[in-house]
Amino acid sequence: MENEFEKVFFHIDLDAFFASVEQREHPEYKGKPVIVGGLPGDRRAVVSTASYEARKYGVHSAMPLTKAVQLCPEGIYVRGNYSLYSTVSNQIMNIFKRYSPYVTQISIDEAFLDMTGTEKLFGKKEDVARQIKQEIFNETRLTVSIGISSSMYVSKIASGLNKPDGLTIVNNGDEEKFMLSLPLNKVWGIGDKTLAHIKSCGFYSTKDIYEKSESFLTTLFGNNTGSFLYNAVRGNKSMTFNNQAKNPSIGIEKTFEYDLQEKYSIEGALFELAQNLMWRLLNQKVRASTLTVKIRYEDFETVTIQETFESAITTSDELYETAKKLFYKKYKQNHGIRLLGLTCSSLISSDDYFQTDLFAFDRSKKAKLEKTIFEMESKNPSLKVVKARLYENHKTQK
DNA sequence: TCTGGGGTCCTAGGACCC
DNA sequence: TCTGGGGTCCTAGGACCC
Repeated sequence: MENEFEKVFFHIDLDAFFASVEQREHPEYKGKPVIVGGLPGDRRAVVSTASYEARKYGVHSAMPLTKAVQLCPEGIYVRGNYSLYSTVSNQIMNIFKRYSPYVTQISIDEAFLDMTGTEKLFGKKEDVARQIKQEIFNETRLTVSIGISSSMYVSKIASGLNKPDGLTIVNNGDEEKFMLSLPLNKVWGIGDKTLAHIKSCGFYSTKDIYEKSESFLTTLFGNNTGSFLYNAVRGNKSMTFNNQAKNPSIGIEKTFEYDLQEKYSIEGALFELAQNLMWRLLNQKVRASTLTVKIRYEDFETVTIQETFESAITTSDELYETAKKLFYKKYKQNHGIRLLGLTCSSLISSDDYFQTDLFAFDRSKKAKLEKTIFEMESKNPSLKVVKARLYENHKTQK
């Protein structure tokens, strides 16, 4: 007899999402190796998603594109259409909402559905899972993989085991057995570094970890990682996924095809990043009082510098000037720059901001003007020319 | 093979306060 | 002379995930 309070979580993951959307949009790509992330010749691109056909060549996510081209010269390479992926993602998230009021999206291509107590309404777990798959396929021509268990953490791992178009159910009570059957590299949350550390301590399987006490593990790996490992190998039901960040951030970064060497091009890049980032802040109706500047040098050494201000940054000029100031505090001259990034945090909604900051009135007008300009620009891209010319003037004044 | 871009969270050390 | 203990906030760096 089934416990009325048994928790049921579905984790649903789209299969090779970006590549599958490309195959759907271009029927001639069907059955062929499709690689999303860049075109052959892009010097510093990496693979974002490889279709299952491409994976047979050994191509996978995060692989440098140059390597992918070597492994799979006959592949179909595309840079990707991210606004389309985002639209399709929303469409699928809306299908999920027909089945549960508790949908937790954790990235563009995956979500948890809390299906606790829905059996009377929709039927057995397995049947409803198949129905969701069918509905998604009918409406989007895409396939998903589903993992089901009473633990979010276990469901998340289960959905990845029988891809593509998979369905993996771990019955209530079998979570521990399931975790103990997995190799260490399938344990979500153990990356390369932690895996190497774990192995260097003589643990080669989830069972090796399972046999140790929590205090032993925390002594060896620190409080956090130790407790995590202890609970993970037990498929602990209290391990949840939460999509509300404590200090959310919005950032933008760019790796340059060729390292930047000159002040002129560095400042130009910072200017453009500031423009684009402010556009995103305005769009999301937030202001930020913390700014982080990230610099990655030609040798891949990466440094950041961050400052929190008493009042929020309101315009892209302010963002640019602030970014430049932080940048020069850290910058090592005569080192080529491979990447620059700007990240805003300590976000507050712009409504709150303009209500609480007594000095904001004047800047509020400026910010609103800027938002109007951004909106005009996005409707009419040729207006960007004006901004470019503004920047040319800006540079010659220096 | 020479390593994207978007995020989140953790840790360690220093500053500062009582 | 040779240096408390606890709490909190901030910063820089790093691990991890998709």
